[in-house]
Amino acid sequence: MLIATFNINGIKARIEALPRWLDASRPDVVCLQEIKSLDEAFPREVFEDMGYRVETHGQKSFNGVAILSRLPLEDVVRGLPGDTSDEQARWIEATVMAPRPIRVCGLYLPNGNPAPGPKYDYKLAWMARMEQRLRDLLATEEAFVCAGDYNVIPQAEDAARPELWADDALFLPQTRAAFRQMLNLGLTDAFRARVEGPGHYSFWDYQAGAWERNNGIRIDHLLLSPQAADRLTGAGIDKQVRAGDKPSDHVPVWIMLDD
DNA sequence: ATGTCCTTACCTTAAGGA
Repeated sequence: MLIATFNINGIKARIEALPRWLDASRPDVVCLQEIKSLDEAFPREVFEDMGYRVETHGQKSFNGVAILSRLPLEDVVRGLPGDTSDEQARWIEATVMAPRPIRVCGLYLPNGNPAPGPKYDYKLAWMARMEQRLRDLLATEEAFVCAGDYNVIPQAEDAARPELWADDALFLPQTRAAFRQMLNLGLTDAFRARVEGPGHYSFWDYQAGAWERNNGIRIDHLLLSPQAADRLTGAGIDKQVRAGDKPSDHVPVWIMLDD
């Protein structure tokens, strides 16, 4: 089973590039971030006609996440549990009904810039809330994957020019510590379980010729529960998508799991 | 570290977010 995450930076702007990638890669499940659309405005028919079920958790203008799946989805949860006052659409979960079901969480973790400040406080609070959700999921001892835009550069090797990010909310020690704390619950960074070394990125800024200079960062991740990690057979980044027509600033990151 | 892109509100342009 092929599961991917893709921050599309607006469904309207990506209405050609996203189907093009789906046709080429044929993932079974895709977690989308930054759909920037209300649920009722999401062009679900485009993807249903391609054989996908569509579950969205959107909001106007900003944020918004979705899960596309060729397999049936059950028990959809919208919104990260733990704070009913949080109105930002950044989390969606569903169980993919394969022969061995797997819980899939799609997330768009807050950017947090500028740091310090209220936006960074929100990021750290959101990460603490996500950690609690991970603890609850781990307690079920079932297979799950948390796939999305984490807005976290885990290590210096995950940035082409780490010195540029020293004061950025994506790379501050507190950010990286909160991410590490999630891993240390017993989760696996799927990409790093399969690929070692520098030079692997999932985001290149539109500005300052970042793509042409390969000035990228790896911030889109799939974290696996132990039961999911047992089934991991491959992981990769679809870098070539960034060179296509009208690309997102992110590219898809994927894992292959035993069915 | 700003050479861009996306969205909305409201228009032939600007602001906010990333």
